[in-house]
Amino acid sequence: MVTIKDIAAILQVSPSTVGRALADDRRISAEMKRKVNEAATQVGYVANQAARMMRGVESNLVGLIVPDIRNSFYSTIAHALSRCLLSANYQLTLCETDDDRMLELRHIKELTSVNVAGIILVPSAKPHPDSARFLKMTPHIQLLRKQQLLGEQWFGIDDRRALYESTLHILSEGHRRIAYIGGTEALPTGAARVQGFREAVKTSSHQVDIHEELGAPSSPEFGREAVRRLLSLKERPTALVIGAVQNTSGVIDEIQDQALSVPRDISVVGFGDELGYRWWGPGLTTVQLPVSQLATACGLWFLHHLQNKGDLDTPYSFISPPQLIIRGSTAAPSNPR
Amino acid sequence: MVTIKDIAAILQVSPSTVGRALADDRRISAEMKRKVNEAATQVGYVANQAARMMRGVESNLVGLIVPDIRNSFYSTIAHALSRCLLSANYQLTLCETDDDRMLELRHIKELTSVNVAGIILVPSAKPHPDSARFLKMTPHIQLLRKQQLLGEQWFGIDDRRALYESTLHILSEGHRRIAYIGGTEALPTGAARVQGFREAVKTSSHQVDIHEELGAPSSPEFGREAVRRLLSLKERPTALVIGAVQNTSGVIDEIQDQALSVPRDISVVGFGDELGYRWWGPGLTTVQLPVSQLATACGLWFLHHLQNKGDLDTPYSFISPPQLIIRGSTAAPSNPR
DNA sequence: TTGAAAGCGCTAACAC
DNA sequence: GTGTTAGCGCTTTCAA
Repeated sequence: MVTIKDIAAILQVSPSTVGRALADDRRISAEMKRKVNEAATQVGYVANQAARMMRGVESNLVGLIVPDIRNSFYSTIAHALSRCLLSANYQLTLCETDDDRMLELRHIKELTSVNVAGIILVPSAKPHPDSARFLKMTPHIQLLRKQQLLGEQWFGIDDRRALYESTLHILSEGHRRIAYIGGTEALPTGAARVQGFREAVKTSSHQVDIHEELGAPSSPEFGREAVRRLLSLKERPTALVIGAVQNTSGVIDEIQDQALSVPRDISVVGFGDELGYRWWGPGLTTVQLPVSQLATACGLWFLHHLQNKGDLDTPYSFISPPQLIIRGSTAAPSNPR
Repeated sequence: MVTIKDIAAILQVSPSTVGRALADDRRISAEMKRKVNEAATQVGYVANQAARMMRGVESNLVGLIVPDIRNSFYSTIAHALSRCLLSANYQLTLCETDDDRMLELRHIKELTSVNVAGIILVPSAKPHPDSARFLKMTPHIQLLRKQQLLGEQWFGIDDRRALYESTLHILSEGHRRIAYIGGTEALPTGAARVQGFREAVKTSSHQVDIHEELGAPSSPEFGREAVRRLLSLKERPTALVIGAVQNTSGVIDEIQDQALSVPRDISVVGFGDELGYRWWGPGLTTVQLPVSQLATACGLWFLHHLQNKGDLDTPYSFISPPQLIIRGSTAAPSNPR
């Protein structure tokens, strides 16, 4: 490993001169800076961050904790954040929790241990109390999901409104037997979404039959099973409203496998917007969430506070509105009551 | 920040005793260890990795460099690797290059600077010579793409064979006017894939018309344009063979927009296997690449070498075979010559 | 079984 | 404008 001492030895100057030259200190002559920089690139010098940090210089690592990076929500977030952080010379450290609170705690400890400048996290369903304790030691902000326990700052999406709007759309098409397939109410997002669904239904002046399939954890498999259960009812729902990304692919696969015609036999509103939704049958009507914008906004805000030592404790929520994308999978029911 | 000194002060022992107790040194009495551990959790002590590293202890960070995490190839890789590394207590640091060699170099320097234990990378098209120089200082291994310049160890996929097989499939269906839409030959993967395409064509005993659309960089937009160009030919190809993931969605979107009937008007073989490919029209026939397995194998191998100080210099290639998934988008041409 | 002390590479306060 | 020196938190000799 090449250190500033080595460079100092080569140029016959003191280590501090080299250090200052590399830090572009204004007390160092241009000539010396030139020589030092030349020698540094010559021998392939790379500053030792560990040593810097021991001197109190802040780390340029930011931890990102998400459930599963393969989920396009989270890879979009990771991408947007890494772009955003890069511009300020920060690196992203990726941690996956698989929605496991112990794993989450382990990652938080680990990140604290490497002195990350901050942590951006999508918290798990029921975080460990110790996670909150360790997070107190590090600037952090929550994304998408919000757990009171972990802090007061949050960038999220209006989940209630997302489902409110997709349900309203279905109602406006004339459906009166509607099923909701979503995640558990234990997750704040899950709770907000069913709530949105229920509220929308309440606004209807007609009598509306509803079925709720709330699964934990959300998964394609749960989506499939929910569809099977719903189709076996005497009175089948004429429309399906989905309230979790992970459920969506299972639901639409099952509908395809059962050879139902969409939207004739059944209308479907998806959640999230994966690449392939537009290819499915007549195109899946869905609520699109502005995840990329959200992550960028979050990254900028976070950076701003890291750099200005601003406090990330005062409660603040940034709520971003969803957008309904209407494709071919929703229409009026073929035989309304 | 809580240090071992603080714990030492609380327990009225020396810092070294605390350090040893935490390291589970066998010379420390069980009683003392118990007290130290209790005090440590009590006050929320977290070891300072920076300080450890200064003493020569290896970092537990592994750098992952990929072009774009939103690409499902790379998010799959990131997921598989992070699982794999987690079991050995390593963390993943994510870097996106956007296929930009300067960005790649910057990331490599940065990673060297934080003393990562190693680097796993999907190299860019034409890496900067300095990247090679800095990589020499750190254990590293290449994934998917292989650049001689950057090192000798590589875990990849048999790209030549992937295209060889998809082309063979198309030929066996009876097509004689075939177009290839893929990436530039400047990338090793791109080159191998066209080569596979050409070799397959050569095996045919019939006369086969081919068109090659090689784009750089690959993108949905390029895919769309390529399709438009191909469809405007007097003699339209009856089959399309795709040789790049990024092109695939553009190609199939354009075919859908042009309202072509697949496979009647044209047959299509895709590349990679995104979630939505099975929803597109009659289902997209495609070559599936075992990316997850590949990444896991790579992670295991890498860990093994990190932990055993094994050398990662001796040339070694691990090549994984692709698999053709036949769905509905390929059939015999409706009006063969 | 425990303590004292050196030193990793760097920065910054203090000299000159 | 440049050199000297102390010290960040930890591990690891060497001493006791």
